[in-house]
Amino acid sequence: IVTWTAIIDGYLKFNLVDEAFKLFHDCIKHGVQVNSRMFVCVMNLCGKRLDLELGKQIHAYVLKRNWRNLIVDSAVVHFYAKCGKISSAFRTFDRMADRDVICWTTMITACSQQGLGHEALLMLSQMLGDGFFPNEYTICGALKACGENKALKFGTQLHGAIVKKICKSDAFIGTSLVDMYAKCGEIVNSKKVFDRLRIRNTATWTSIISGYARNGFGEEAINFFRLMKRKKVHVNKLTIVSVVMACGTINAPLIGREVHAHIIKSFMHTNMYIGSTLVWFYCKCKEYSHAFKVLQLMPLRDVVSWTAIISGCARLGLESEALEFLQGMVEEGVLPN
RNA sequence: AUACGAUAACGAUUGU
Repeated sequence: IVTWTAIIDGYLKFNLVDEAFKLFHDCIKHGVQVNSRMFVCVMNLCGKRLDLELGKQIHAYVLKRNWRNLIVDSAVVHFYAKCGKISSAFRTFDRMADRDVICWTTMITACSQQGLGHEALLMLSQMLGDGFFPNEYTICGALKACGENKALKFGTQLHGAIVKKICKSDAFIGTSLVDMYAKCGEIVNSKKVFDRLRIRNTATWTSIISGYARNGFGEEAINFFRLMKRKKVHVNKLTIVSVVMACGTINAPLIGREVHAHIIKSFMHTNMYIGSTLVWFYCKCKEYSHAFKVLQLMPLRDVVSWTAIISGCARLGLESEALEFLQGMVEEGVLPN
């Protein structure tokens, strides 16, 4: 069982989910007696596959055989949260006999990821009231909640606590702070934090870029993108989306086209988020034919991609095209919202 | 001294 758990967990850590799933089947087929550690792995597996049914079955089995413990329950909470079943996550959490900082953090993070920032911050104060000490994972989740809720006051208090070393300050904490200030509209403070960080990674740079873009400072966003490349920081698809948005907000078709070339060179053009953003960008810059071409070449289109072209056409006065796209969207099986 | 739980950044629409 040790060997099976080790190999399954190893596959999961590398996101080889199907292989891990197959190994779990093999493990059962070999008649190996599973234990609670294996269940934790399998709950993770279900979470990664978003396989609610299998997860529920495993959960029922765990309950029936009384294989529960703090870690198993934590994994179950995390699983439900990952599948978007926040009330099931809460139910499991509420029934836990023991709690620790990790399961509290799991709930706090789950809430902030589902856009329940207020609940996340309530959970944090409950956790503190129960005498648990937050760590950097907890603070990260709380900062995200502050950003979502524009809770600048509390976010600033957390920042103060971080300066006073309430937890270790890693790239996650730094990025969360940069992002929190930016989402609260405090781009100056966001940049101040960014400048003082010792560790910055792709997410940190993307946060400051999207922060500038969101707050209407497209030029600055683009400058940071250039600096990022000069410093040879890895650029990923999230970075690209933010930069293209920056180009759109200030109507910079030439720079956007450069970025588009970069996208194609680095094989990122098949990504749906990037495609949709490019469609929006070209419409914004009144380059309808480019927008259309990007949309046509996208391997997958969802309601957001179609809305980008439809609203773009509407804005450009291309009413009949807008209606044709609506029809094309429905014919492709995408439902309008 | 061998296996298990939690963390950050991205897209459309909401009239100037």
